[in-house]
Amino acid sequence: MVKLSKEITFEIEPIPPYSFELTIRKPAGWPLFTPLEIYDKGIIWTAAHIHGLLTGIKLESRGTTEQPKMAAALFLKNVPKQELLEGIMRCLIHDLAADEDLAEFYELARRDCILRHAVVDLYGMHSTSPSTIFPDAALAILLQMTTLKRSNEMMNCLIRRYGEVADFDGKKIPVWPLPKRIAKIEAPDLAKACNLGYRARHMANLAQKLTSEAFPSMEELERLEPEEAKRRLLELPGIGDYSADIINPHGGFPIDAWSADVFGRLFFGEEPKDRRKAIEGIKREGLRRWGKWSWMAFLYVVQDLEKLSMKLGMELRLE
DNA sequence: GCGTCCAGGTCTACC
DNA sequence: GGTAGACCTGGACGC
Repeated sequence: MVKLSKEITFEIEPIPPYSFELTIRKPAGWPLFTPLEIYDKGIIWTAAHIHGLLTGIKLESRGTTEQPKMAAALFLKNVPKQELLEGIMRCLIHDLAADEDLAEFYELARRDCILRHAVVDLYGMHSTSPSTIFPDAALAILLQMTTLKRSNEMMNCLIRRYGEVADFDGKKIPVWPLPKRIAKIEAPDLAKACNLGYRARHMANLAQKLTSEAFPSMEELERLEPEEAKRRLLELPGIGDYSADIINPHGGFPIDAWSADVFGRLFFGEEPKDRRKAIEGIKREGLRRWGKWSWMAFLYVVQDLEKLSMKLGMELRLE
């Protein structure tokens, strides 16, 4: 447990449209920074490592989708130097996608027969992202070759057992462990502790690679060309095409066996007979159709399956 | 009960 | 360069 008693408050004014509720709490239940964060009556308490410091984060909307404004409070162990503090604030604003302009995507979406419905249903929803590579990479590994139920069990175990707990503002939030913590654990011990199976080897190797070598940070990956960022991500153990598309800060079109059903129906009118074999073709069609906005399109579709099913007259589901 | 199959991919050996 | 097979584990399914 790490007591974070130093509080710094500031205000964030996102680029409109920005829906606080849809962005912070995705309809499909995707968390902001950790699956164990707390959301209650329009306020979220979450935590993450930002610029190497465990940071408690409290956010509350003070505006509307058209005139968005957020009250933000950071909780830290000690008050950092001004330069570092400003870096943490900038990073949080970027992670919350408050600096993201949706205008170009919405222009494309309104001319697209699938997306035009989703952008109405989810007006003002943005794509948030973590500041570090490990949480998304670890999640991607835990999603491989198993059920969603077991993925969640493995993820919660990893966080509760090896992650720190941020204690601030009367809340206790467990966060993703740092790779340097996981790198010290032998793969068989990791497998036994959290029932990771063969994924433990990937997890241990991933943590070691991220700590022992000068691997680019998320910020540095974002400065690279999208293809180059993906090429670097594919160097990570246990990270293949699908996982790299989840992690890539430039976005990708991460089609797995389940989303192949959804996008197969949307693009070609039917679910593929062989999901794995169909992935490549579905991915190609998504990238052709939506280009650099493929990730945003993917996000809007998977977050809007229920309403899209009704509007398009087809059953779309992810499980 | 018990055996078999397969799941929100990736890696490796083999051709 | 392409591809089959292995990989932990546990729930679903058929018998």
